[in-house]
Amino acid sequence: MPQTPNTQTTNAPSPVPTSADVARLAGVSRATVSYVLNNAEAVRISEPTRRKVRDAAEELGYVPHAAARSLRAGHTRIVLLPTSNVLAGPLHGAFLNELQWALRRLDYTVVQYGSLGLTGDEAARAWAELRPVAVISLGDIVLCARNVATLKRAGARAVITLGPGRVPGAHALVMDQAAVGAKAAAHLVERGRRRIGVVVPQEEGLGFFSEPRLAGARSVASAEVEPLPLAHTEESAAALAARWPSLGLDGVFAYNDEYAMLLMRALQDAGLRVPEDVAVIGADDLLIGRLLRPRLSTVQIEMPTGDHLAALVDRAVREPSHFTERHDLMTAVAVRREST
Amino acid sequence: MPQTPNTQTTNAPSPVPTSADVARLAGVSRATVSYVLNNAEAVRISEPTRRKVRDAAEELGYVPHAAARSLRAGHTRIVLLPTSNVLAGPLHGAFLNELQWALRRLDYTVVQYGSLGLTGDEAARAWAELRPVAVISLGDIVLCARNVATLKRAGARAVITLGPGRVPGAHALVMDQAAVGAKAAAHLVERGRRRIGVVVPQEEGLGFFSEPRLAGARSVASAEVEPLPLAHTEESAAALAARWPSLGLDGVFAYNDEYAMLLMRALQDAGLRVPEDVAVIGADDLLIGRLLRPRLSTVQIEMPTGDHLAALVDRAVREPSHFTERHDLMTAVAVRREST
DNA sequence: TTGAAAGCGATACCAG
DNA sequence: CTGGTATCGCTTTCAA
Repeated sequence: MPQTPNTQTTNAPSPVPTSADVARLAGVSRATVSYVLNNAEAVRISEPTRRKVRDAAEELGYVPHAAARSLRAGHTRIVLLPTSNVLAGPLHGAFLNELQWALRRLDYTVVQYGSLGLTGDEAARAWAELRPVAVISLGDIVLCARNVATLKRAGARAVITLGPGRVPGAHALVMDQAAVGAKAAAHLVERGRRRIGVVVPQEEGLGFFSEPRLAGARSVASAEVEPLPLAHTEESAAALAARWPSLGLDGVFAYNDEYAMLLMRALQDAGLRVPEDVAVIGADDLLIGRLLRPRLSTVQIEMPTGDHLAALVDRAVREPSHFTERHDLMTAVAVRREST
Repeated sequence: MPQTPNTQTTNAPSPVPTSADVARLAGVSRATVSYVLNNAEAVRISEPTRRKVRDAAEELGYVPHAAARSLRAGHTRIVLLPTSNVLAGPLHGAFLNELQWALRRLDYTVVQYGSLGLTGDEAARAWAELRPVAVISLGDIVLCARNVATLKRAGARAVITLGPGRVPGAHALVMDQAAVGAKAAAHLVERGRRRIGVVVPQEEGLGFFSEPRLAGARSVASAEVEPLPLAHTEESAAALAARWPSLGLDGVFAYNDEYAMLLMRALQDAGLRVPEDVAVIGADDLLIGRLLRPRLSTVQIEMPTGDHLAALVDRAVREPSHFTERHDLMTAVAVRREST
């Protein structure tokens, strides 16, 4: 940055206090400061000295430099959580909060890194620069084996994917979205439907969930499945409803409860009766489903608790080898209400 | 971590390739590697050398170490975005995505840092450790002047708060939630209501939005305002609906459209007519509001675009002094549908 | 009990 | 055009 001719050998006189500043003010060495502030047990520091150091740090408003610390340490405690803020994903905010809490209790630094629109390669590089100790890929980005290798080479002791888990080298926490689609389709079949539409959201970042759900529905024999692209807008839903009669469908799995609500309303406005003319089922068991009339049938997904997942991550970090490759963490069950 | 007796002076032989490894493989010096990989314009490197370096980096899967780089540089390009993943906040996922995109285009590294449950002091310290160049506090954490000072001392060139903007030292982007409440209450008054309930969500992390909204409603003369605590559950809504008659209210501002949907359903189930017996208005103009029957009146909030906000952040970083203290970024307008 | 010093990885000066 | 080297802030071994 050739903005100001820098007369000094170093950068602009950094006003940010370092441990050296604390040491100077306290009249001790930097080593002592480090010992005191990190409560080092290996070394015994006299109480007066501790006080002096603490007071000095307080007075200067000293905050340690995470980058310098982890550079020296050779590793970080960063758990990278790449997430797009897509609405209507099956990862509820509450779950993410829980997970963050649990990880923080285990002394990890949780960093959410927005990666929407990056390719797997770009994302993996960007993540690797931060040298995270673990990466929990929630599925916005599709990783390949090479990406996992990049991350591992950069020091990641655990690369965890939530999904069918086909990525070689990654720890897989199986959250089989296909099962969701399968349960939904099976439920519709059970209710006497055969020609089943499956909503595929057009919004970016949902493909990782919607594709397996569609595939799962397809896997149900005795069901004839028709993919239905749908954007999260009234217009899109109305258009779909308008051509509904020509589709000849008697049931629909609407990806999740939000899209189900949207579609169900459009169908009703188009004069179709739910569930008589068409049965509708959502997924994720959102609160809104129970507020609709007819009440929305849904596929309920049992998520692991944040604590549980955090513990798993911690174990993977400590003992990468002892981590069994696959963990089943999700069960899906269809809940019948009034729309099917 | 006294797990393994370390026989080496350094840590475990780091398998992660450094620029020195690249240099060795390419048969050049580390300086040259740095020049090539950063496309340094100040020096001219021969094409064959560039190729050798690039190939070596590729072969080793070299990824630069962000911590080392920023330590050397004396500053980072990190924009910290502390967010809780609260559902139903007025900051839609789409907005956050937009903002991240825009900031990334400006070459910032956007880091979302979950801070739910931390106090202002704890959060400020934790954030400061990362030495972010800017912090955009979305309101989950209430910062005081001292916290802002901590961040600035740690190198933050811009601390931006979205809200009424009373934090001294911080750049304020005024997103006056009070105006939302005021518009809602005014709308209800206009529709002939006088005794108005205002829903206050009991969920953690929403107080920053709900309190100003309540205060805004209170600011409307000729309206008698009653706060109504409500959790985001059917039970809570049913309980509130059950004691509704005893409250003697003829209108309600339900915090946002989600809570409005919840409450409206409960009121209807309790036999009340909307809007005849009670007028209901939400906020945020979510899609669900238009899918309800009666269609939900709402307060529409005009958000700044992500690009706009990103540009503002960039300017604040480059010229902290030229940044005018307050920017009005939000306008709110009541939209009448059928529920009022 | 405390201090001096090495070194983590990357960059940018200054010599050659 | 390229190589040696000092430096960023912090931790930790070794000596005093």
